[in-house]
Amino acid sequence: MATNATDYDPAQIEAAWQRYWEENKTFRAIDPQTDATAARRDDDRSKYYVLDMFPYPSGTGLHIGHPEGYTASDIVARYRRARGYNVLHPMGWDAFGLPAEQYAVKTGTHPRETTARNIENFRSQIKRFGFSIDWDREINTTDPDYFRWTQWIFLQLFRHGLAYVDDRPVWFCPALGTVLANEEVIDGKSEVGGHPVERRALRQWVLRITRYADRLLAGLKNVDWPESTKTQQINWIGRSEGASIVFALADRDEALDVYTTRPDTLFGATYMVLAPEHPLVPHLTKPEYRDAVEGYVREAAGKSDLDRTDLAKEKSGVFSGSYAINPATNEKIPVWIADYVLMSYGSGAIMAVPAHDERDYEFAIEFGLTVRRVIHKEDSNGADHPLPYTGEGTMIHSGAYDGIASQEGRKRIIADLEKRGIGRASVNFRLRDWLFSRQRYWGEPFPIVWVADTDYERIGGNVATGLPKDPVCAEFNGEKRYAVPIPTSRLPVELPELDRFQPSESGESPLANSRDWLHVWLHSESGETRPRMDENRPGDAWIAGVRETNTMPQWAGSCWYYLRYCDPHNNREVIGSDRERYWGVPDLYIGGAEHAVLHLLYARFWHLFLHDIGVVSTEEPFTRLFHQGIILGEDGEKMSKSRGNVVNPDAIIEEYGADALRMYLMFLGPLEDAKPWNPKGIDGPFRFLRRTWRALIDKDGKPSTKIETDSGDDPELQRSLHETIKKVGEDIDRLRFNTAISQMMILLNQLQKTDRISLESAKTFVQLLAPFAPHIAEELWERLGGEPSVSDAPWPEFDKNLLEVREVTIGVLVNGRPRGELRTTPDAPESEVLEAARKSERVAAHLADKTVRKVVYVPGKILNLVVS
RNA sequence: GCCCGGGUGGCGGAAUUGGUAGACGCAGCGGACUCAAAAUCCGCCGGUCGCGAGACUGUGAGGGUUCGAGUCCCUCCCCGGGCACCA
Repeated sequence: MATNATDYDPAQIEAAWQRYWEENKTFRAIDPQTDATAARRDDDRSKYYVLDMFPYPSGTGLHIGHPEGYTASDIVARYRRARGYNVLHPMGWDAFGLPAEQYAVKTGTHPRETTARNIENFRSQIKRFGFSIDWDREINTTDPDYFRWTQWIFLQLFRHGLAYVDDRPVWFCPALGTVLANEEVIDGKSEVGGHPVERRALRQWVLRITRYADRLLAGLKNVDWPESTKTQQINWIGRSEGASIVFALADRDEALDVYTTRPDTLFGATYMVLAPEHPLVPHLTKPEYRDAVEGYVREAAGKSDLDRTDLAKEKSGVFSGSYAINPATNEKIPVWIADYVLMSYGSGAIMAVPAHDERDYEFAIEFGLTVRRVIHKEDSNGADHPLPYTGEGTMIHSGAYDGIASQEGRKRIIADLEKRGIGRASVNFRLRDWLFSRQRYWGEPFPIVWVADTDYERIGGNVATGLPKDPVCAEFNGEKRYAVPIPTSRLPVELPELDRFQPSESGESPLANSRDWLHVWLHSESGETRPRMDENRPGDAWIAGVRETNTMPQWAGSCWYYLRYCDPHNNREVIGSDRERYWGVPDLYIGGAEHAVLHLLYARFWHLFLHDIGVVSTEEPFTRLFHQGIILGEDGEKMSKSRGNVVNPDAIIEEYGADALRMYLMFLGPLEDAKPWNPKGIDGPFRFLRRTWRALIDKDGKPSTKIETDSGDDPELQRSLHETIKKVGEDIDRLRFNTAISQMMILLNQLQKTDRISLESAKTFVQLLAPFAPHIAEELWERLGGEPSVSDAPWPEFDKNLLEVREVTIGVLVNGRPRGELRTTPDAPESEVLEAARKSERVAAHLADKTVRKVVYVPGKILNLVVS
């Protein structure tokens, strides 16, 4: 409720209104069908769901970049509420993650404690901004009531054959005794301590996102996203069209399958290359080359993908001793092993066409292999284009295909190979399956128990309903084990309590150290588990199992959190279908561009899957996406502790108030741009708010005597007001807050100059300001006689008639140069304007002893006289 | 190397998509108020020339299209982001 401040006092006002909103639950989102109150059940407003990317609650507290996006979404939320929408604007915590775990390793503090403390801090910092968040829907990915459903979704993926296990190389640091993430490894050393690291193959869970590659690509056509983000995803998915071609080996039965985008260059394939991991490498290697090949393969296995793709490195490889037959030329061509070919793309083998591929060319030069030009193209001097030439051209040295354009040749060669049964058109994706496990403590445990094969066969009942068609199995110390799901009714599988959070010596997650938790008896029908360490087999139906020790990556919880806000306390389902149908997906999603690919792609994948199994009714989770740009330090550099250019939001609020900070964050420039923080700049918005106060409130704290109830404004002010109503509304829709604020500043400048303002106009102005600076707006609104909250008052409509311009200033130009202005009507006829222009001395001077050759008149804009 | 963005006053940025470039704000300068300072209010504020009216010039560089280009086309330079042996 209104304070008794006599001058603008943000500290007092903001605290009072934040208390009011909290006590009155002003920003509660109503769930129409399911609310306990009859009146709310019948709420027939349209919904509007505005979502921010939820933060990771770090120990360092809120960064100035966080509230930038949050303020933008809050303005939209408050605006939509005023426009009569039932708005859902929630907040939560993406709280699993490495920092809390690393802190635990160092200090022994449980990550749960650290996380709780950080969330507490983040929440209170965020609350100081006065965002219109429905705090009753707050979620936390580390809450068992939340991750229970993350595990549930994983089990659905598992059951549908979209989760499997594979040995994948990871970074392991023997000195630290731990697995490291890619970004923790710098130049082959651990970032912490600088110890050497090595590649180790560990059992990993992988999700078959590649099965959705086509749909993930197609779906991008239907979303309103920044073009650059769509492009990034398109490139990441990397669809390419080409051909699979079979090359017979020279003296043996086996054949090599290759993928190429340029079947038209088949006649130029003068050698072949296999990835070092290719399964045929051992078979193909002739005895006299064995040592060299094995050495090379071993070396390649020790390198990371990063090492192998390092462009600075020269091409390396070894000859296998074997030959293949080029199906076009019937020539014998050598088969090489080289790590510039990746096992994970296509078939892990290529036909090398050095004349028309830069990588093959470099390799051929390095090892003295044949280079044969098969595509003809002249360069700008009419000479043969230098090799390698990777563009299109005319086929040459290609037998019957000579003279055909390369694009056409591709089709013909594919068709001809297909007739011979040794080739077909094929599509490949750059996208890889998603490595979904981490050797960590602070993540969602996998609800999986590993059992022996004989036990797997005995499984029935409850447990069997969750099994995939093809069993998921892996080897543990040489024994084959099968993955069995914990029944969804027994979720969540919680993390064991630990004293030490160090990873296990084997490079497994710290969970492997928790022996009680790890070894279980599993009831083969009900899926119940009991500790196995100090208990004998409880009965025939019980089988011995070992829990999965990996945990899920941080992406897991953020893949579906936007659904949970719609139904945060549902303990029966991920999301109730009524709620799902009503709220659907966010109408606007705001967050940083750094998540352009991973989070946004993973979430789309899960959403599509949830659609396929009937959990959600839509195919895309984020129909409209917007990235806020980062805020740079005063020096124009990225903010960082080491540069000492970090801006602390708390300190700014202390000095200027949350409203001024919100205004300034939005006034800085276009939301999507990166923009430097100018510490003096906030004075502008702050002064604007104080001037607003003083324009409407007198020194005694009462409404200004300039404000009159019974008289209207002068027409000029009226027009400005309605222009502002129009512009602010449109700009909010377009997320152009900087120009909306400029317009309000222009209006205030006029307001200050007049000596009479109608109460109606004053209140309208306060309403326009409310989404941006809600605290001062509430205060002014109530003092002007409005009923709180201002956010419940319907958004003002502009009057089109008032906007109609009766008189305009047009520019008069001679030969395109401005030579004065003219007041006229927007629809004045050319003759009239021309006559008026000629009368102007200045124009006349420029027309003297010249002939007017042409007159260009754009009504309401310009009059241009072309003379000579 | 490839793919996206983007270069406008001292600074952050406007410019209804081809129609008077520099709105709004910061900083600066001048003035009013004040014993004084702060705060506040008023005015000026791209560059060059001019006492002035005004003239010339100006949106990264160069060329082009147009009556008219910050905006469209071509070439180049610089900055930011993403991808990076994907055959």
